[in-house]
Parts: sequence; structure tokens; C-alpha cells
Amino acid sequence: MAVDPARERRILLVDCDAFFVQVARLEDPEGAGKASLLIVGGSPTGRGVVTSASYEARAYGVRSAMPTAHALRLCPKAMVVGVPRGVISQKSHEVRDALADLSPVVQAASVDEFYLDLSGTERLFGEETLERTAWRIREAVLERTKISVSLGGGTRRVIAKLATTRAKPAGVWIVPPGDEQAFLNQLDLADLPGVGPALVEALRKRGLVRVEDALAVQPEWLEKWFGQRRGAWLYRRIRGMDNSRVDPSEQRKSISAERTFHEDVNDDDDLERRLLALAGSVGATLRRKNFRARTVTVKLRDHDFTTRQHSRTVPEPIESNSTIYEIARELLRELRSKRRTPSRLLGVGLTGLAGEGESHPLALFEEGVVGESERDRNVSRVVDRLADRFGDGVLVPGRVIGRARSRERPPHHDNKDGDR
DNA sequence: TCTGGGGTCCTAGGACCC
DNA sequence: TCTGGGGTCCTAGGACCC
Repeated sequence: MAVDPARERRILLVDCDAFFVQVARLEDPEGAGKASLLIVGGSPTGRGVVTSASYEARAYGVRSAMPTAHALRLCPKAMVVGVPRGVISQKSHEVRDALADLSPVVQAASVDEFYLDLSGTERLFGEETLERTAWRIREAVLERTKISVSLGGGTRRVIAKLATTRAKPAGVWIVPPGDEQAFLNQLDLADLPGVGPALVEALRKRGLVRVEDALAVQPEWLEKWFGQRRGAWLYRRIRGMDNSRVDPSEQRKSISAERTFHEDVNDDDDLERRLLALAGSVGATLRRKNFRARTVTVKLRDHDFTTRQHSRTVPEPIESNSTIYEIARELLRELRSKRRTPSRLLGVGLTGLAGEGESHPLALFEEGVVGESERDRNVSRVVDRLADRFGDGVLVPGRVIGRARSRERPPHHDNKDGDR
């Protein structure tokens, strides 16, 4: 891999250590802040799972996505707190803002991960090593946001990503240019991002477990086994080849909301009421981001965990709660008519997002087909303004709630079921 | 132990057009 | 009467990530 050193990239991945745990502790210093065995997640009596666990709790085998009830059996002394939703995104923005002052290019990869591209900053930073820069960034973020992060670094995004696991917690790990393959050779294929349980099993059946095992396989075989694209992707991945850029301008592609119920729901009217609330929720997010959407998707998970979805694309981008709901209700009815059985989860998603004004060419000819009127849009905007002033609780669609909730009210913890 | 909620990307088949 | 190939869009489902 001969690379022009002048064009070698210097990429860092900043990853917050047990982010939800840290935020929960900052929010509640006297309670969660003092519990070394801490689990953040859904309720243990309901259908909750672990979102994040303190490193002390992980020592007991607690992992994220594990049912909370199971986690408590492994670690009975742990304290369980709900996810502090509003504070999470607020804290995430704080970290990103801090990073933006330290690096020319920042891309948020998730709520707790940020890629930095520091290529070309060598002179700016007085020729300090990437490792020194990473430690400096760690200290600055900690001081400014009280969030502890770990940093992985290398010449490619995928290398920085893998280095981060070595850096955790509260550390730094840099893979020097030229050392990429030696670094990868220490890993299992399962360690590679994008290689999940299904691919791991397919590889294992062919005797491939370590990255080194797969290096010996000809690309033709990989493509024969896994298909042309996937095979070629795997060939590059085990060699750490990755041209992807750190791109701060990446746009969101979908907006969705889903709820798992405390108990399965089999009543169509009940489901439609819950659908109305979900449609209002995605609609509010859509308008807050100044988007419109062309495709609505409804997702239904049956009691036996069978997950089904229907979607519909309309010619003209839409934005009002009423139009989103009307389309979603038809989709839900189709899903229910195919299999009417108790449901455990209902969700609504929006894709085909376009900024306001970016109209689809077809709209010219099909104006009015969908039937979203100016009045529909105005009603939704009024709902948004009321929610802005008085809190989301003021207007629950289809129902009046007596008392307005103040904006200053701390976010309610773990109202995971939306059962208000 | 009985499985959350927010996303991204890929595949494959059918419709439709050229 | 039988028959091509490529491109794009839509839909359903699945793998994967945090």
C-alpha cells in the first residue's frame, strides 16, 4: 500500500465512554452519580432492555440490548434509571461544539461518536504527534463538557474506528501509518464493523474466524460465496481499505418513531389512536428540521415477533400530521387485514426527505392528488408552536389534557410505552 | 432471559420506459 | 409472433450499528 505521505490522512474517532451512564450521573449526582453499579435502560418489570451499563456493571456480564430483568439477575445490586432523552441530545451537541473548536472537520456518526479529519493540520498544531493531539482533545472535551471520551486514530476511518475499542475507556490508541495490516491481523473477523452475526456464521462455516484466515482467500472465492458486492467489500475490509471521507454535511435520510407496548394490543381502534400519536411525533420532527417527505412506512410487530411493514410513496412531498396519519392509517389497515393478531410494536417512518421548496418534477402534473391542503399544513404549524410554548403534553391528538406542562419541567424518565 | 428505539445500507423482484 | 437489454423507481425484507 504505497501512499504519498504528504496525502496521508490523519483521522480520529472520538467516542464517549458509556455515554448514557455518564449523562445520567451528571443529571443526578446524588443518586445515579453515586451508584457504581448503574444500568440505564427500560423498566425491569416491563419489556425494557439495557441501553448502557457502567463499566463496573459490565464486569458482571451486563450488556446493552439485554433485557433489564436479565441484567438484574446477573447484577442484582445495580441501580436502574431511565434514559434521560432530552439531555442526551443536548450533551451530544455540547461535545460536538467543543470538537468543532478543535478540528476543522467534524462529522457526528451517532449521538456519542464523532469523526475528525485532521489532515493538513500538522503545521497548525506545531508538528505534534497525532497521539499528543488526541490526548489534548480528550482533556479539552472533558474540561468543557464533563464528558470522558476515548480516541482512536489512523489513516482511514475504519482504522480509527477499530483503534477506539483498544483506547477504551478514557484512553487513546493510534495506529501508525504502515502498521494497519499488522493491527488488523490481531483481530477476529467478528471485530470488523459491518461483520455481524450472520456473516460471522457464514465465514465460520468455511473455517474463517481470524482476519488472517480470510487474507489467504482469493477475491474470486469471496465473491462467489457472498455475492459480487459483498465479497469485494469484505476483501477490502480485511485489508483496512477505506476511502470514505469525514463529511460534516451528511444529511439525515429518514425520521421514525416506534413504541413497544406494555402489553400486546389487538384492538384496531386502540392501534389507530397510538398511530395518531406516532404520526404527530414524526411530523413534528419533520417540520422542525424543515423537511418534507414522500414516503410513509408503517411497521407492525406481531406478538410472535414477526415484523411486517408497508410503505407508500406519494408524488408530492408532504409535511402535515393529518396527511401523514391518513396514509399511515391505510397502511395499518392493510397490514391488519393480512394478519389480525395481537401486536407488540407499532411504528411510523418517513423517507424520501426533501428540503422545503425542493419539489419533485412530477408534482407539476399531479398537484392535489395527495390532498394535503395549505390548511392541513397550517394546522400542523400551529400545533408545533403550541408544543414549543407549553410543552409536548399540551396537545395529544384526539384528546384534551387538562393541564399544560411547563417547558422547564425535567424530561420524564423512561415513559417508554407512550401510554399516557 | 424473551427480546428498545433511533438510524444506514443492501438486495431482489416487478413495473415501466427506452 | 417472439424476443433483447439497460436504467430508474418502488416495495419488502434483512443485516448491521450505537
